[in-house]
Amino acid sequence: MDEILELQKKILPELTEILEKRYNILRNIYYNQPVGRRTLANKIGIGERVIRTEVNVLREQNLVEINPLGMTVTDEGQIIVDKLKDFIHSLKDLKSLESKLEKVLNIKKILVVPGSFDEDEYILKDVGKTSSLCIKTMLKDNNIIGITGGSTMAQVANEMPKQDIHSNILVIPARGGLGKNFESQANNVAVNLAKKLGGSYKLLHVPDSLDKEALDTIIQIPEVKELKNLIKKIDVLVFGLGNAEEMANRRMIPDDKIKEILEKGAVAEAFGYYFNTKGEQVWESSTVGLSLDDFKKVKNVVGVACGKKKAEAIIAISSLKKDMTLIMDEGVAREIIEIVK
Amino acid sequence: MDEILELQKKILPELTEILEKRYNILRNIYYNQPVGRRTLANKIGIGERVIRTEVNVLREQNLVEINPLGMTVTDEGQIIVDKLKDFIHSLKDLKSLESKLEKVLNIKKILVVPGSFDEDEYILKDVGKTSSLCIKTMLKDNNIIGITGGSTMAQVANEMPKQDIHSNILVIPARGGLGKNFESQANNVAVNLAKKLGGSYKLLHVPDSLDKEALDTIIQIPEVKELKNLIKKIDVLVFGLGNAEEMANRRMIPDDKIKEILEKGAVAEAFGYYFNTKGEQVWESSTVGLSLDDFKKVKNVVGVACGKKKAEAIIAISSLKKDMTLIMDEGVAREIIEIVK
DNA sequence: CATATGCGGGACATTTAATGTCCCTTAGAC
DNA sequence: GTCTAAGGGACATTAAATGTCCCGCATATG
Repeated sequence: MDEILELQKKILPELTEILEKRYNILRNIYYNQPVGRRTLANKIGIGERVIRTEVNVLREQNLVEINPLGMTVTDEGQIIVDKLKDFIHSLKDLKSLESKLEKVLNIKKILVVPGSFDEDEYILKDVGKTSSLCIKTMLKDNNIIGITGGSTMAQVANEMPKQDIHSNILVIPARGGLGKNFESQANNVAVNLAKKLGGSYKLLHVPDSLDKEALDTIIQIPEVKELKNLIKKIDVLVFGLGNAEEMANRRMIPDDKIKEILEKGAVAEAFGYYFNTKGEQVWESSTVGLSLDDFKKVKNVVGVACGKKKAEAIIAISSLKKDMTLIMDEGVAREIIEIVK
Repeated sequence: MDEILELQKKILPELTEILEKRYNILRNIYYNQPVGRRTLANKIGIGERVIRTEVNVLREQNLVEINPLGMTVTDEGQIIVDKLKDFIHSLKDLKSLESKLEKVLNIKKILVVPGSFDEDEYILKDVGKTSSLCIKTMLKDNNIIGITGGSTMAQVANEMPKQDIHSNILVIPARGGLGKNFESQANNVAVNLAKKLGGSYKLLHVPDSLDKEALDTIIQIPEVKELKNLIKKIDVLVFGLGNAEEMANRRMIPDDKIKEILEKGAVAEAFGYYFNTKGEQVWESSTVGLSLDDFKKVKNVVGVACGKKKAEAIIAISSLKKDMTLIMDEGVAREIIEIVK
């Protein structure tokens, strides 16, 4: 198959470009349907008339339908969208990009999802889907899944296909701390993921930015103690990678503290820890949950990141643990290659 | 692989068209190199400027080279041309066309070569190549190959790769009769084919249109007798299909005789026999060689035809023998489908 | 029920790419 | 030397893609 793609790209160099453009439109209709030309054009960032021209082709192929409510992807179109992702993956030769990154970052397994999150926010959904499928392959009966918060993790849970192949799955948040947005809190993500997998969940209600005394008190609560023990038994850990500055702001850390952390060279955040470019811990948020030592002992670890601003964070965290899977979008993947070069 | 092609054709319906156009240009350069734009444009039947636009792409892809002598296909381009034939075959879904014909004509095996001979004379070379490869798979040590004359058969011999995998191959003309063009006489074809296969040959020197007395005399010649015996032992028979009227003219049969044959409904000619639409013999040219009974007893039979005017001939001859392989170009294949419909 | 919003589609100007046409210089062939 | 056919440049012409605007219509909202 690879050979055929090479052949096609040789004789028809424009292939990738056209296909990606058309796929992009189809996918964006799918994620926004029913949607009008103008709305779509603004979203994708191409001319309205271009949409019309391309959509005409897609309609003739019975991939989209047009009605007064807006454009909709047909059943056939949905199947195509799904298959097309993998195809574009091959076409863009992302396999070699993956291996290159595995080598550069010295990480066991890297998955790159076609498209750039910075150009198309819906790439997040694709990354979520890919991640969810990756996690599913790791799962066994009676496993404990630990997951963190963030919009990326929310999508991972959201895109997980609803089916309970495995019995007695337990989903727990990997670490305390809430964040502003309820939807993407670790607790909420854990609940959603558990529902999708037909498993159970336990939650951890610990606010951000506690002082030492409050923390000591909270740790004494039986439910918290139970969860601390469960966290040490996590079989599959799924965590989101964060840009240090952005995460510090979001966690409502005081400004002078943020300044201090950044001066220490923090570029990455993950499960409440802050790291510099070399992957050295420079600060830890005061909450309960997965420790850095725990992290290194977990067998199945999946890190997910989306967007070019996460490039440095990915580089930093990749030196923490060799034996994990990192999933990211094509945009940040290429950005990383640029940086390390 | 099939699924991927379907996918591509769905999302990019123009694919086949563009690819075929470009392939056509590349192939025609290959068969005529070094060649100029104008010459090529006349040959293919498209605008000179179109050639230039397309060739620019091909040159950027390092598939053709341009120098003051004309355009040439690079080494890489040659490989591409070769692979592309099969690819276009899949792309056009000629497999299903083949099965359809096998069913309609009730023939064991049919091979369709992409492209129409009536639009591009160089398709004959492709048909020749496909035929030669097909024959090669049938061959075993010590086999006797019988072959007829005609421009198609000449190409079959010409396109046979020069290598002697099998030992002690003997090539003989299947039937007497010379025709106007020396190059494509059965004798000459047999010699060329034998050379390509590293085998030996024996020839049959019998003119066209003999009267009975002359024929009786000739049959007494020891060499002719020997060949008649060898013909009965043919392992692999390769023959060209002819349009009855055209062949009759070419064999210099008297006009009144031609008229008679055609009035009997003759549409097809093969190894000196003339058949009506139903495959019934209506006339036999007076010469020595393979008889119709011999034909039906040969184990491996390959019939080759090129061009839409052979459509009826193919239909007629397909009812002669179920167990054979027919090779033709796409143009006549589709013509046949039209006729039987 | 009236209003506002966003939809598809038509129409037309504009831009861009593809194509048609012609001529020039040059390198082999005879 | 002459002639032919080559590639390449230049420019007009055509076709396609795109930008821009407006219209009538359905639906949601108040």
